[in-house]
Amino acid sequence: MIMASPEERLRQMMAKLRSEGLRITPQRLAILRLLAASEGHPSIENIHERLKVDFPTMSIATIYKTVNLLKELNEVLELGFPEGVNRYDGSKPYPHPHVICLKCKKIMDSALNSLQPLMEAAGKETGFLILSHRLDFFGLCPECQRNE
Amino acid sequence: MIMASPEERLRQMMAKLRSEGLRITPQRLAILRLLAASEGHPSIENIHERLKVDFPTMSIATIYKTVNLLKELNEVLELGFPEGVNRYDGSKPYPHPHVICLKCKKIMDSALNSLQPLMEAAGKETGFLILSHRLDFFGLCPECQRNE
DNA sequence: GTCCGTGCAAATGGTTTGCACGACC
DNA sequence: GGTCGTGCAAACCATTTGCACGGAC
Repeated sequence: MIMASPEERLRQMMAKLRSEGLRITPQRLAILRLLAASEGHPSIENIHERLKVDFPTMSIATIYKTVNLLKELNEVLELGFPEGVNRYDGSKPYPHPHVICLKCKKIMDSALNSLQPLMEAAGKETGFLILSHRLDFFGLCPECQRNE
Repeated sequence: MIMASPEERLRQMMAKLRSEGLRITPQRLAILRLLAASEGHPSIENIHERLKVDFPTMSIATIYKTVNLLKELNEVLELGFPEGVNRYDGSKPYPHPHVICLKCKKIMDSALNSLQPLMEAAGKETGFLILSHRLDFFGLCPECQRNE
């Protein structure tokens, strides 16, 4: 799977919205821009903070609605966490492994892509029709290891 | 990793509680019994339903407290789901892959155990010290495939 | 002009917490 | 008898929803 540039991802997201007959408002465009880069796998709150500079009245509900819209269109990957805050990846909106720092909550992509055989093995073993997956590694990032 | 029998797991859990100076009340014993088998990876609500027969006044808060206690003692594995209800596995309280039916929410263990090399690769690739992991496969179980 | 999107506020729901009574050691 | 566990109810908090106004097309 090729990693698209943020500009490319932004174009793809806008095209998807247009093809669905959905409007591209200034607020939505700003959210798309942030998600197309997805630096640090932002949370809703984080997106809100960063956009309040340019859109002081923007409601957090708008961000929730737009992000959920993109999730349904498969243009953003949601990383949900039951004990905390969900994080989003719009640059690679398909399942892929992540490493997550237990201390500072940093999230990084992993380039491992040897999951295909595991998916097939799990399907064969259990009789399930496997459609998707999620793989997270938890630990300490290099910085937090130093500051232990 | 050897799969312990429910009886064996129950003994291990009770020993752990005792070694921590914690009390084994009738309520706790009943919860331990259910978790030691963990048939179907029960939810808190599910445990509550099943124990209300024998303990009509048992509070759901008690179940939450006991299960969280066991989680901190590493005697139960929590499968948290941001959009729903957490599920628990006391029979194999260490990370292992699961297959999850998107339709009926059935959860089954997978016997795949080739994750060790992936963990090491992810650590080497990202510089993280990997301490734990979680791997879920999502799809349709055999029954739900038939009733599509 | 019509319909969709936004923003505000209230609702939601699984989980957690505070507290007083009761039970285990 | 002192401490820990239980049960009830209230609190929590990220997320969702209802609704009326305003902006996109």
